[in-house]
Amino acid sequence: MPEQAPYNEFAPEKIYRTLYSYYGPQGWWPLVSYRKRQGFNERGYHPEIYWEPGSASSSFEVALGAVLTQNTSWKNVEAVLARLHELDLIDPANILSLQTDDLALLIRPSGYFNQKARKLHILAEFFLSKLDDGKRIPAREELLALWGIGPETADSILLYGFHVPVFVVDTYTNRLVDRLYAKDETSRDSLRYHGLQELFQKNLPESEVIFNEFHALIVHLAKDYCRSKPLCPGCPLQPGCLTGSHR
DNA sequence: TCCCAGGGGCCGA
DNA sequence: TCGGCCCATGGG
Repeated sequence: MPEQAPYNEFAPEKIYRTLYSYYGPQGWWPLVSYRKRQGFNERGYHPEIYWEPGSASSSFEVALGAVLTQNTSWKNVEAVLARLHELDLIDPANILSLQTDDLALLIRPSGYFNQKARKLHILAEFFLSKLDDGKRIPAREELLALWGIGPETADSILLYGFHVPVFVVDTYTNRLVDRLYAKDETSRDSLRYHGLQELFQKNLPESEVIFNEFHALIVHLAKDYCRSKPLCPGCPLQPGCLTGSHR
């Protein structure tokens, strides 16, 4: 693993504390915490009814959400999840009872619906046959072996669905690290998914709660400030970020 | 009209 | 290994 100079002062705990005090808890999953903050959301999605901590259906629901949100805004995914709940489809066997074309129509608002319908079928088959309907925690390699599950989706399922302390790396994590520590954004290829994941995991307490919140906080920051075109004024990571200091 | 969203698979070089 | 392309709806 390359030891790049710009990362010598990598201080994820400081970033985490700053973002947490700025935004507060994100409560992505389990959904019950989301409900406690906001109750019913505008789309009528009421997670309390469906979320039972540690239940097979909640792990499967997280997995469904993780696939549906691939390159897709969460609002679209929420609407689809609500629809699946109404039809009692947060259930591997029930998903498998549908034809791929029919499932695709149901999840259409989440985009990439043909691909995702196929992915959900593969996922449902996996939960049912290999995980004893979600009662066993999968190995990371098992998830990665499934068509449609890449590193980010696999880690999201493990962290948010099965409470395994793994740090989820995404585009925003890469962008943030680049802008905080690299001299310019052309050096971003220095670390790939696993390198960046190790970097965070080695420099943070092995805590499911921190990994859960941190990933969500980075996404929040990326929406508000650390966009592809950065909006540095007001960013909680200013001063100190290399990007804002020379713009 | 263009850009982006809580990515991943595939293929050619 | 990598870069480019494809998948596709919905909102700003």
